[in-house]
Amino acid sequence: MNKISVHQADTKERILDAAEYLFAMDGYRGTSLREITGRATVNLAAVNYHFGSKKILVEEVIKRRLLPLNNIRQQRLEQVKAVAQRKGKKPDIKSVLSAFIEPTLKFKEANPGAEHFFTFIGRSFTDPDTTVRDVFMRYIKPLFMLLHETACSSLPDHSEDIIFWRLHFTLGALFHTIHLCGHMKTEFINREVDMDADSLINLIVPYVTSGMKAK
Amino acid sequence: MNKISVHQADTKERILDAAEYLFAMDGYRGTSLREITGRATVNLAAVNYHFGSKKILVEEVIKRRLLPLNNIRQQRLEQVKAVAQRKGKKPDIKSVLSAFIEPTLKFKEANPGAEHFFTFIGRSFTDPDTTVRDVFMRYIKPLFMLLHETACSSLPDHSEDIIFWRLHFTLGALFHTIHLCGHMKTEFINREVDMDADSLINLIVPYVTSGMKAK
DNA sequence: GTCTATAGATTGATAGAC
DNA sequence: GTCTATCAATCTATAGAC
Repeated sequence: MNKISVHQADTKERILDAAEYLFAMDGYRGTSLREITGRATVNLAAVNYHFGSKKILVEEVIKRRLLPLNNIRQQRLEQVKAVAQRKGKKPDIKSVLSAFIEPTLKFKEANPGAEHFFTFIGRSFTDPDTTVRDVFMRYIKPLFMLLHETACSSLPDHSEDIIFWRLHFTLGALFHTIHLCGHMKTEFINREVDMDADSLINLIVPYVTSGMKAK
Repeated sequence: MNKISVHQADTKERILDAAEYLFAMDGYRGTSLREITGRATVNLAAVNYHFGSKKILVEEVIKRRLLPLNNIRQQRLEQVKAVAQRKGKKPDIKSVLSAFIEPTLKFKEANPGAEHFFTFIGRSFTDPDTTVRDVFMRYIKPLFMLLHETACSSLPDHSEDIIFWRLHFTLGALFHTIHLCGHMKTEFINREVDMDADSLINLIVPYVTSGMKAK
């Protein structure tokens, strides 16, 4: 690796890190290129030189973390399916939900530097900017379909429609929780919201499992 | 009422309606005063004349709908408490959750013109702008505390901490659902998401009731 | 590849005539 | 109360020297 490409990789990485942090804190629209390049200590023109536009930058920020995370969640879901099939049973709904939730909530601890992306995820679904929503949606949709399919085979007594909605309630609870941990420390004081991933998992999994099984 | 104040009320109301719609669609930061006054067919200077600033405008947009809604939810919650006390029983958790959820999901149908505020609510908690988040937080916090207190008396075998978290999972599911109904029509096609309030209530209440009771 | 300088557009807010 | 006109600040993006 020569000197130039080392420098480039370093600059791109620093821009991605700074953008990730600022997008998580202030949102896509609330963050200017000047703030990003200022935080990354690179020149203002560097974003457009290395990425082409702010729009492409945010797509790269999302892709960098979401592709690996989605790979893990997909593997876990397919593993749950395979184990159930080998035993000739239907998959346990708790295992199905855990396969999606655990990697998500552990992602922060597993990836040093990804703390802020975690916060960004929590806002993704409701971001006022269609660019951000569309990119997130594009990457999460195939995974949601796999999750839906697996949950349906796990709960054959419930209709696909009901499972569709209950999975969305589950995603809502999960994303709200993720956002809560990143932003609410000052707003709901007298209450510990800075928990480790395992404690959070132990709180949310029984709730959503019970919700999915209802009736 | 003289002619001037009629005109003023009309102008203010038209600005509030236009701002509510646009904030719901594109977010607070994504909406300019020019778009608002253009949609309201009033002069650009009217916002600053009648409200003073964009910040105060969004606060008024939120207050106009949220104060009446909170009054209803508070009455319903206190009614559930009073009935239980009269019978010497603890309140049923399903009634407690319904007291909060039903007025929220029926608000759209009960208030002509409030459809878009409904969408705005769904984004409130995660809005990247602190102005919006702070205003929402300020108005929802006392109600959340009442909800928490009532839920705790309903579920004496669960710790206050667990109930705190489970109520947040419930709020997450609720807000996500509200947002879904306003924005996802094109993004999750082949699936009906434009439901009436009663159908939605019948979907979400069993889920969150079961989740709250888990273990 | 990195820098300065700036174009070109848009923003929130205001001053002053009517 | 409503209007036009405009200020001052900010933004994304780019052109061109080094």
